[in-house]
Amino acid sequence: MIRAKFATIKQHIIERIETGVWGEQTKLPSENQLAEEFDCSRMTARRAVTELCDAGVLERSQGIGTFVAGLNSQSSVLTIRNISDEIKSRGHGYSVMQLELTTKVADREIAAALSIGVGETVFYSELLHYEQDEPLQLECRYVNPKMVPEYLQQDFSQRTPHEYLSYVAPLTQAHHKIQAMLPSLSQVHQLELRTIEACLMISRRTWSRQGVVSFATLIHPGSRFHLGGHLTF
Amino acid sequence: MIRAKFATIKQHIIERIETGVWGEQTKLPSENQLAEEFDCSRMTARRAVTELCDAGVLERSQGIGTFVAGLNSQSSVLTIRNISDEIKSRGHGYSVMQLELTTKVADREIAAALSIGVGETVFYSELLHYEQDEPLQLECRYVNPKMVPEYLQQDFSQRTPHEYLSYVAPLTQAHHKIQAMLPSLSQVHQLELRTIEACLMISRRTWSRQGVVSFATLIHPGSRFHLGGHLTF
DNA sequence: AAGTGGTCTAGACCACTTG
DNA sequence: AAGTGGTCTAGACCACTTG
Repeated sequence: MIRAKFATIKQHIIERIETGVWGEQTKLPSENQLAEEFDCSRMTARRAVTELCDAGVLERSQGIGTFVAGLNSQSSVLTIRNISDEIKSRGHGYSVMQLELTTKVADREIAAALSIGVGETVFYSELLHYEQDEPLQLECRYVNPKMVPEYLQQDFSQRTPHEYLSYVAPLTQAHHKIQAMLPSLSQVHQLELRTIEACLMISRRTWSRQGVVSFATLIHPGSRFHLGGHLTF
Repeated sequence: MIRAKFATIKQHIIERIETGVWGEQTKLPSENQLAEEFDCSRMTARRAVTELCDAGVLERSQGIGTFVAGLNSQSSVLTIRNISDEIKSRGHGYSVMQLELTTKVADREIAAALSIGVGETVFYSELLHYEQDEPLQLECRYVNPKMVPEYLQQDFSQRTPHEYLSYVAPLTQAHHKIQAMLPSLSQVHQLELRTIEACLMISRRTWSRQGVVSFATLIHPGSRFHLGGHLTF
């Protein structure tokens, strides 16, 4: 699959920001200059810039220019925290049980989530994270093997998938979906729920510079878990 | 100020969805047909469609077509949005029913949430917000009467409590707690749930410069509502 | 083969900001 | 006046889905 031109340009811009070539508030070249540099039409350069503006990476002002956005823009509510760090920071015991670590064939849904083709092979891990010997999170994760070829060789009792993935493929973007759901019977069993209870599910797609790295579903018993956030205006 | 063409086309599409001309999953005219109908280039029609896809109003599939998205709602975690604006921005019908509007005596929990004394009088409103004639949010709100003495005189069919409070006591801070819970029997009835289902509950304390303004509990059926968020690093 | 959306071009004119 | 982003055109070729 050939990467679209506008995606390549986005990637180059992100790279320059990540490596510090362009710091916060740096003024970007104009759209005409970007078009010339990347040998494309202005409309294509503009699309790359527009999407990075939508993502909060850049900011535009008519008649003035385009700038690298500040880093402390929004992310206060849902920072991606490592589950083991979070549990440990509460002064509680953390442990993990590996339920599965294998390959799977991507169905339509998984293929769409990982931006790959239906029928391609993906890596899959299923882990149960414990706080003080009670299950807190059931993590079902699909990983793009092109991005992370060594995934199946990892020892997730030493570091969580999130920790490992952050190391080998630094995050550039993440998309969350937060829902309430009733667990299936097998999930009730895995999470050791005494009675049926509502669960909080977070679905998360994460990107590194090269594309979608992973798609994870995190299920938490409603009685043991909540999300908190503080906003200031 | 003259409205841009693509914005006009967006407005027309939303109108047709709001008036029910195009129901859920209705297939839209192709981009070429839209361009002809609105007498513009395909790129301009496409821009209108793209932005409505980004907003979750439409869904596209290459080779197949563009469709009106389902009711399953998306809401942003990162910003406090007005529920009525959010529903309207999806091109859906909004309405509200007032269940209660009265004074209450603060018990221990409410007093703590509003930073007032136990036994003091507070204002209380209970509203049900509808999206397309289905309940989407049950809003139970306690208000500090010192901050907002006119609260009980408001007509919440005209503007939501959030809208009114933002107007009279501009927000400076907000704290959220997001949980999954099972609804009580009366909540099942109020939310018109056919079967028991998990609900997403957001508890929110809001501050203006003078102190705590309000404490609200927002309950949403899990099948009709989720939160979404996008982070960039 | 025909129709759909996905990407891209090489222009154009406009609104806005600054020198 | 010159440079910036904002909107728009009238095409083109592509990838994907369906008959």
